[in-house]
Amino acid sequence: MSVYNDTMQLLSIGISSSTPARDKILFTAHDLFYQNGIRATGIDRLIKDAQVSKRTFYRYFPSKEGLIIEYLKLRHRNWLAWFSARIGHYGSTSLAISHAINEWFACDGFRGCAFLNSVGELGEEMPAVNEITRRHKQSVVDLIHPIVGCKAKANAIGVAIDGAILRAQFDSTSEYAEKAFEYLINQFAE
Amino acid sequence: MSVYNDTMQLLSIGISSSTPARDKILFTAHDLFYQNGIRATGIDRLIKDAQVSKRTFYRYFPSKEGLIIEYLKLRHRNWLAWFSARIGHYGSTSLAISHAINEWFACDGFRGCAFLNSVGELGEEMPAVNEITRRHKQSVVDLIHPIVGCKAKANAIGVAIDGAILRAQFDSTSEYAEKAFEYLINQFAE
DNA sequence: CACCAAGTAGACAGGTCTGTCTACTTGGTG
DNA sequence: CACCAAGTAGACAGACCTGTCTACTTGGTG
Repeated sequence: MSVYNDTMQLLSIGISSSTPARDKILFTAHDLFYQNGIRATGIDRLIKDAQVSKRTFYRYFPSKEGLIIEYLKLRHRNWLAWFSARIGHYGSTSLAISHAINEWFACDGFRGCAFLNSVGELGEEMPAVNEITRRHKQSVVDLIHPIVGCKAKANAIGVAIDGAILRAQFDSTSEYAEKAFEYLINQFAE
Repeated sequence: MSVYNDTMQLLSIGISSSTPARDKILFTAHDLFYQNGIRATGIDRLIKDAQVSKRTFYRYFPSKEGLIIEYLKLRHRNWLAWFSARIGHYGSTSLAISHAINEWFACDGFRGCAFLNSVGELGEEMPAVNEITRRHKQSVVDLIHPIVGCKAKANAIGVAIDGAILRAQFDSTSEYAEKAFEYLINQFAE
């Protein structure tokens, strides 16, 4: 079973009784944390969905905080691999970036950026979350840098992407976010 | 006592024993919700800081959820008045928008956008939060529309502002966010 | 003075949370 | 068969959460 799939589906689709316990926990945590929020997801709910006992959970993870870190690391690898693949699919141009994020916004279960959400929830009491988020966003900028050519431009587009993600998240439709981002991208493609 | 002040200080500076109980609660809630997060702020902590009894709290607010709504409404009036005043102060140009948000980022206690943070924390279980956020962001776009001249441009800059806010929030410094946003704004000021 | 609205303190119910622990089961291997 | 690692179920502690309630105080007004 691959860590992600092309349609950015939820990960736990594919969990079975033969899946190693640690993976069952981590994949289930990914879905619940992303979908319902980290604070809103209790350990009891998590182990019930993952079909493991509480004992097993604490065998593989030192605490909920430890699980959160592993969740974000998984999400990082997962999302970046998907995003990179989709940009390549659309031709690795400025417009390809726009197409890739639009495709993401339209995915079932889209609920914004896992990292930005976790910053809002935990940034104050878990500085590691901010640090991981910085590294994740730097990876995004590194990915689009060779496409847009210039570092300052890549930084600016990185910021614009985050704005568009948030907009798509609190709007009921992604239309507004898509148009605004396309307008922004076109400004740079002179 | 005005609802906001020019340096966007925390509101409860100014609370005294003569402040009406409802205001003490609301202003204290504003500070705690914004600074520590909504979920992380319990009623017990709130009433202790506001120096009111639990009975008094429930006399003025039907529930914590009711208080959250009032908090966001206060924040909306408060922040928009401040932002509008600062843009005017800087000359009501595209660059003035940039100066105003930079000033905000540098304020003591800056912890991102109250609305975007609440969307991440509560958007799923309190749809009213998303609705209030949409209205708030629309007001921002309405404010900058006459400055930048064109609706599509105002929408795009609105999205970029949100991206910059998030960036300034999870970075330890606002430098990156400021530069990226200035770069974006300059693209539009041909 | 008598009254009442609005405040105080804080116990309590009923629920949730994380994390620890005991006791049992099960499947694979020497 | 004996053993052990890894799993299960779930009780429990201790803390925290929201919201209700009783009992008391205090300041202003008819």
